[in-house]
Amino acid sequence: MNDKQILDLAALLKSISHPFRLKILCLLQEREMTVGEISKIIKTSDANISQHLAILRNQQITATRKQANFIYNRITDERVTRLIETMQRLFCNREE
Amino acid sequence: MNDKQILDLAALLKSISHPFRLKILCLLQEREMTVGEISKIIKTSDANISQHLAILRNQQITATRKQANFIYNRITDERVTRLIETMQRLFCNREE
DNA sequence: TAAGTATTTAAGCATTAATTTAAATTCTAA
DNA sequence: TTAGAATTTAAATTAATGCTTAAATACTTA
Repeated sequence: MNDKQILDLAALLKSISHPFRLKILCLLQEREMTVGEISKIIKTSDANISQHLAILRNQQITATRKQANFIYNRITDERVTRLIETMQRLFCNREE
Repeated sequence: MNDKQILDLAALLKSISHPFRLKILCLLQEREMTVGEISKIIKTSDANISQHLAILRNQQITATRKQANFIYNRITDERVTRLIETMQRLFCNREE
């Protein structure tokens, strides 16, 4: 890895290293969700979830889709999905 | 992943999501190194590197070995080595 | 068009993280 | 036993994050 790659990767890791954001990504593995749905599961305010989603969006990890009065969030970077799968395998007691 | 696992994993990711610490881990993939060696490669002070290494040590990612006047740092958590390999594969243009 | 729901944005505050500098340790070898 | 090199620790400063609240937007439907 060259220095640019290190910087980029560190930025990506930073954006997923907050418990709320990591949890959001886990939820979005299953299906797309709105701010309201997420904030009901993770017990915090809509504004807080909206801000965390903005961080993921700025990193191009997620994107939105508007439908009627709702905005659905989904993971757009397939590599992040794979990364989370790997971490689950490595760190969450499913011995490989 | 349950909530405890999310918290633990987020803490681990946080500890490796600083550019210096990620770079240190890349260097330690090759071989064990001292503070002085690392700070010469990553251009910053010994004190700074020492503090970053302390963070990795607190997360049990690395450990030290004393020999004469030197303290050698190495990765002790094999899972972190695998994680970095995976990230390299996924994000650093080695198409899989 | 007005009211209601969903989401975003902005500001302010509190907390945590990172860097710098200097002093303190620890070990070696003269 | 002391001088010197390697590393750590502590304190101070600066920078970055995260949360809360309130106001602003956007969209829908009555």
